[in-house]
Amino acid sequence: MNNSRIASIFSQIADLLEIQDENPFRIRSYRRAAQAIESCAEDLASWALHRGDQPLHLPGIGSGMSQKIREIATEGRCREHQDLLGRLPSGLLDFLRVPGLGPRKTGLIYRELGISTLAQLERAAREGKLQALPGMGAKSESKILRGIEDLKKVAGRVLWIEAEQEIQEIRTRMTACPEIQTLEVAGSFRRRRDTVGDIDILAIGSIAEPVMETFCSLPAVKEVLARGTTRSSIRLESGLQVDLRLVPPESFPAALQYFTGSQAHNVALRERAKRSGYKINEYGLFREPEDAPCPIAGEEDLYRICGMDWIPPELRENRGELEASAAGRLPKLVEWQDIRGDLHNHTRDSDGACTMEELALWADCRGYEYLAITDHSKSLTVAHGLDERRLLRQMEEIDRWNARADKPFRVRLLKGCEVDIKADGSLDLDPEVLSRLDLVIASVHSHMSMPRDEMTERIVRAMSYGCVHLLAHPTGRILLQREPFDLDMEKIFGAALRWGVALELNAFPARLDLDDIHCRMAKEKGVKVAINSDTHAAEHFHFLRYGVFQARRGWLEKGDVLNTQSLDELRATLRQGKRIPAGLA
DNA sequence: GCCGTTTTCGGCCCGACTGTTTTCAGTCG
Repeated sequence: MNNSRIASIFSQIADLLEIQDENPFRIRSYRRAAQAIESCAEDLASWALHRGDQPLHLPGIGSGMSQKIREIATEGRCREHQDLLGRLPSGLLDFLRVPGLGPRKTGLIYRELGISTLAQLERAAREGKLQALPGMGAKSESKILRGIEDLKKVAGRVLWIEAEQEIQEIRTRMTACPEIQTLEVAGSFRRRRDTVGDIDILAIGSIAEPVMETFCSLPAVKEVLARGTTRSSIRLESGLQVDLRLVPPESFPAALQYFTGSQAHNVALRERAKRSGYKINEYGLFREPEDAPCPIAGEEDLYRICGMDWIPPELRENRGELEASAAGRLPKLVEWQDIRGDLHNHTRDSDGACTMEELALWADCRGYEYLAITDHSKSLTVAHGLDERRLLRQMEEIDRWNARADKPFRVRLLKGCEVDIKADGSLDLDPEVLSRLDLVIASVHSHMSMPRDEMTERIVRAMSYGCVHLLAHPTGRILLQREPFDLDMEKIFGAALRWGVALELNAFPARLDLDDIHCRMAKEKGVKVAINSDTHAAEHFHFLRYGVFQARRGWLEKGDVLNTQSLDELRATLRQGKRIPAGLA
């Protein structure tokens, strides 16, 4: 039972209570709790099992919520949730995913028509039964029908990189509109979340009509969802929703802050502002009670007046950044320029598309000091993985390149390998051969649905081999496709610390594994993180940028990231980590 | 249900747009 699963139960309780028209503040408590649990760096299942009698110092989690977390962690369920599910069909939760359909109307439809599945809802809408209900008309009904259609097609969120592609197109066309002075993308995209649910665009413009007209008639528009003078919403052919807000110049800083979110961050910020006698909304900062506007030139002013330093968007998740900022203790986040080399790359020898020389030339273009060649090992036959003999030959080739005075590149090549962790936790290649490498990456590519204890034990065992330096894509997740392994991350971090193993933040846009929460956990435990592109083709090199975004979301600073080290420092770190414990060599 | 430089009781962020409404509720972000 990982934190996300526990959080989703709390969210469901909130949804179910809301459908029942319960006390809105009680509902908000559950939502806050879900958010706190989702963002929590501690594995709550472990807490419940081992230290459940100690209080959880999480904002919004009191004794009642703690009790429920314990219940869920130990029994896999909690009574409150079960009781609610006993009273209401779980299918009603799907209704909330239909745009335009919220908890009140869901409750109304259920009570009046006895409907509780999307299929029944669709039928009722087609038969015109919904518009008979109070507050619902023909328009609501057809909107619900369209919403159900979209739900069937649209998965919902998209990868950050996919949103970026849509945004480039939109930006080009919108900035061609002469009435627009400034255009900025806010929302989860600006916060660099790994996936994006919709795109929020903010513009300064003189006259609304032509701006909204340009926006609502973009070539990629499938449907205009709303059109006003300050806000319009469209759905693109791809299914992605895009919102545009038009604001006057003087409101831009406040609007940028407001629409960047996250919602939890904003709520907490506004509560703070209120305590200091201010009101914040998307139009600006106002001194209470007379509602006098305070001029602000940028987001910095907004935060400063509330007694804080400017908070980088990546941190705005209400995970302690407001407190850290107020105390002047925000981290100095790692930047792309801090990266000195890439430690995970594949050549044609396994499943890469480039030769070693081509990779090296690309690494030079990026100004890297070092580049590790880390092809797959033999059991990954689909990737034409290397056995000991081929690996030794590749090592000789790297030595020859590094020794050549007339080589066409400057970057230092490191001898490495991405060795498979077999089902029993042993390594796919002879540890003796591996120990001759500069860098050994271990990773799981098979038997991915093991039970939690078994998978944890397997990976811990692999890390305990003295020759392993780095655990690649530790949780195995593929965003929007494959769930992470069921792992006890506390134990993984413990083993990493004990055996001197760094954890990878794999920067492939669909992986971004470790995620932000786990990056922060690594930092707190003192485990180094390596941000790697996992390059299989030249165009993958720049993926490292997405890894840096994620690292920043995980509060990582330069010193927390292994490959910000110079070559000499890196070599020392890799050697230092490898004090092979007696009896295991 | 949580929480406390106003509080252990009484608060709990704020505004735009839509649709079905003659003044507002619901939804959304």
